[in-house]
Amino acid sequence: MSKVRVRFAPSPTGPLHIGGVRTALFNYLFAKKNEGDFIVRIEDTDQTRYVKGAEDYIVETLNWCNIPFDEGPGKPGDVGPYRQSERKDLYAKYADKLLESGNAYYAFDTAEELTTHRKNHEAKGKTFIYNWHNRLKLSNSLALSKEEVQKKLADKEPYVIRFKSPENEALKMYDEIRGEIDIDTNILDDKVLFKSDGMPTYHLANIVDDHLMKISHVIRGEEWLPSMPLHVLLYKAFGWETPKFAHLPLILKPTGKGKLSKRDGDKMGFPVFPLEWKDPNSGDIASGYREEGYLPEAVMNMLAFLGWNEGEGSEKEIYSLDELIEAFSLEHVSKGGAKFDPEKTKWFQHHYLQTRSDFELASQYQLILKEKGIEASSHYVEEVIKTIKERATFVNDFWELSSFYFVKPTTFDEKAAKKAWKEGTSEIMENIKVLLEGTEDFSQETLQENIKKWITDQEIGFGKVMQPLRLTMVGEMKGPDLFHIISSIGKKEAIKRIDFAIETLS
RNA sequence: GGUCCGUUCGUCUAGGGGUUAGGACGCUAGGUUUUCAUCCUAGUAACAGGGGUUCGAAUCCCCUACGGACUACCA
Repeated sequence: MSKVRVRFAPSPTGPLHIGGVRTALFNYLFAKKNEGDFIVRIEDTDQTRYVKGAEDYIVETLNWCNIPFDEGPGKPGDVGPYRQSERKDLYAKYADKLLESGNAYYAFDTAEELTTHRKNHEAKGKTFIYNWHNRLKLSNSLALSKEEVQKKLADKEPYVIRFKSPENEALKMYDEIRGEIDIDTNILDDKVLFKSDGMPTYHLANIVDDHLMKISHVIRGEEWLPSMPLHVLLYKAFGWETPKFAHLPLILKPTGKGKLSKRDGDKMGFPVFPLEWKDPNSGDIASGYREEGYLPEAVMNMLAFLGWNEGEGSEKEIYSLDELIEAFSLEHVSKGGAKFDPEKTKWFQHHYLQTRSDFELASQYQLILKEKGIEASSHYVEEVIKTIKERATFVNDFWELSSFYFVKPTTFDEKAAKKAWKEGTSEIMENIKVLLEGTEDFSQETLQENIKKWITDQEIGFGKVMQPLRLTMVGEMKGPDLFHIISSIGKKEAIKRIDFAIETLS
């Protein structure tokens, strides 16, 4: 069997969205599982839709995701270049071949004429299809005499080249995910292969490049399923071996109907893009997973499960990229569209954050602290991280979870204060203050021992002391072990906080 | 409208003729934590509907419904 070679072929018309990233992921996984090559090809045949920065964005995304490509822009291989705009000159030759073999023809219909036809049909409730049933009545080299065609070409009249879809053929195709797909070729239209601007359309360029680049498997989104017959027919017309096809299920919006679109994300409160994207024209900024603080492992793991599962009764859900490669197969890709669930993504993220070292997380937290004008030793920050890490989903949660390790509360939660701060609380806090002042060893253990002993000796309820004390130190009823907090901030700071609380709440 | 694809808990899914239809997220409850969160345990909840085939269908076939994609000189 020939070598497995797959490609990810995005169009640089904007940022890649999460569905595109999944397509890239599945291609990558399939390639690596089968010891094959993963190729990136930029499909920029439509110069009018080209968006500056989009190609860099694609490459940067793949880098961030940790799914490197073997060949592609900036990574030359034997079958480059990998940008269709740079392969421009090569396609005309193949269009000519089709013309010669009678599988394609010149068409001179103007865009206006076609629009008119479409409108007329629509008015009658019909759809205009350019194919066998009307091609002889339109302006093309099939309908016109040889002389007329020659004259038009000599006069440099603009033309396109259309594929001549075969008539009355029952086309049998096979999709690796969906199985047999049968189609009647009579319903096909004669798609444009070569545009009047001298560029090929997606269909031609795609087939030519996949063949020239020796692609063995075409793994792409389900939105391409309707053009699979055309593509298969094209391979046949060229007499080339047809690669295997696999059409991935769509990714749907979390709520409501339809496929996930670029607009949904910020509207619904979660990113749809891997990286933040600033629109070069409007200046609008769309949020990205990276900037929101997601780890690439979390995003990849989440994406892998959108339409795939190891199967065979496996209940495993946490997979590293290497494990994904090992377990991946096209047979276990599901057929139905998958609604995207932001909550589950957070769950993955929470998991992967825990796998990061305290040291690494502490150094990231330092950046946030610095912004707030707080200086703390790396040892201290690491200690804090250790106690709050498991409660956090993002590095950005750290401050909310641990600000009281660095600054004293400026306000007190009203509800909590009402509940915890009663008559006589001030006196109790005064006593605790004295106790702290007299404590030499300010370790968590000693603190706990001393305070508990004092409470027991005084024969007051624990809640009567511990609750206001927490309020004093934290400002709300939350946070890790109170003795750890007091021990960490130190005697001086603890006493200051007690004074402040008594002053404010009494 | 036409063509094609799809449909198991709210969501992601396992399961491919005989299962108490399994797991995960979410949600709810309990436990731990004298707080909150994490964590642990338990619970909640599904085969779109109708016909076949079969001793027996979630599983195979057909129809219906619903959903989606496509229907450009865009990819």
